[in-house]
Amino acid sequence: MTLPANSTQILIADDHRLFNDAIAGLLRSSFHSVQQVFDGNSLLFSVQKNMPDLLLLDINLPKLNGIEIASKLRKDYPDIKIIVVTMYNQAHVVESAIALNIEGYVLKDSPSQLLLEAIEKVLSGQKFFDPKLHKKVIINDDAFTNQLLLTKREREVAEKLIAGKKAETIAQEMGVGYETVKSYRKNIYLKLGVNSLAELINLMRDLE
Amino acid sequence: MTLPANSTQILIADDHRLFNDAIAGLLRSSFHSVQQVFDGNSLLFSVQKNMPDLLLLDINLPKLNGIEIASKLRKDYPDIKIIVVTMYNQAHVVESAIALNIEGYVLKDSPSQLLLEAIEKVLSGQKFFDPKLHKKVIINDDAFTNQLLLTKREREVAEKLIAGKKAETIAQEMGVGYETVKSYRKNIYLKLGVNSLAELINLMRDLE
DNA sequence: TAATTCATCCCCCTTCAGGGGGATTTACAA
DNA sequence: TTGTAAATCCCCCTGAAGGGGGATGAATTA
Repeated sequence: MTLPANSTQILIADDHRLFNDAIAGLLRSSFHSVQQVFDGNSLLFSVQKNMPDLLLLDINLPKLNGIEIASKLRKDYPDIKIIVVTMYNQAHVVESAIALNIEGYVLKDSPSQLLLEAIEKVLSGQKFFDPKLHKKVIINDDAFTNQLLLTKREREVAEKLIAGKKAETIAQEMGVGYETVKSYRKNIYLKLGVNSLAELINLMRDLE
Repeated sequence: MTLPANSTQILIADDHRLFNDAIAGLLRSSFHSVQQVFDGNSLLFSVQKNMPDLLLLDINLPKLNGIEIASKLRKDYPDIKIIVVTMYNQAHVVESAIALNIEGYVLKDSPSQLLLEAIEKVLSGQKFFDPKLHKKVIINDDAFTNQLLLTKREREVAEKLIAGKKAETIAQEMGVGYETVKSYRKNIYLKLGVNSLAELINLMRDLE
């Protein structure tokens, strides 16, 4: 893991002091400027003053809702990259965040490794969504499967896999090679964070 | 296959003359009394007159619906065992038949071997349901999984398989050997007529 | 008592899944 | 123009799934 330029300024907004501090400590080893705020007001103030490159934003901020803040920031400071860091894997929150075109979404119960990975990706211009939060959100939403997760071909393969077809059959049906299908499968599993057909099926079928 | 006492009287009710004749021919080698009827009215008449032990009943009978007939017979002649023989694997039909506590259900596209097996079982007091018609009906209905399909242990294994656990894990969880779990899996697949984990999961998850 | 069912276990075999590395071409975007 | 992403393909490997044969003891039922 190679983290980008440590001239990067990061702002952490989370009312859980302990958590906030812990994350700050974690990031200070890689970034020399790590600011912390604990409520919505000081968040806005700090943004104006420091112009961070990246904001780690908790959804459950006192006074101002995290989503509202994000919405405001999106308009006023479109260059600030935002990663939503929250406890809850609530569909509507994720959807709001996605609607705001937020760069990343990480769940608090994920390993810190994942946050670092998210930061790395987002700073390099990519997006990052916690593999645990596909449910009810990402997969069958075309816009997202397109940009964030599965490509067209991967989705085709995913559907056929779920139907119980074996790689060889899928290859024939799609007019591509067996190895191609295996590659797709590999990528699908990677992107969706599953590692067996059973998990894939259960994941997909949990989306209504 | 040893078919029970050939003093047994069998009545076949099916408006498809050809099919009816074929079945009759098939059964006449094992049963000396095989009657045939081709519509609901003559069915009722024949039942009164001959008092068959076993009725092979088509659902799509002209004039009177097979289910209605079965319902009527259940009340008036509870001793006549009924095997529904039909083309369609329609959930509501199967459910109606089961609600009437019908002894057996065989699909027309199954091998004749299966019909003989069904007759044998039903005449010996057991029930028989075509392995192809589990969908939407049988599996998580305890009464049926108990008597007709999976044993207690098999159901346990099935659940764990569906959760995506591998045989070895299941063995440890259940405190039995790996080979035991493989046997259960084999039997589950056999009984449910599936031949892959994907099919199993999709089958089970189609039951609401 | 004899027959059947259930739960348990065993061996064999083949195929495929799953995961680790790649590469190439095309096309589009920075 | 240079790079990135998508689509395609390749090789290797391990282990497990899937399916074919069994067997055995205990319990239940005919």
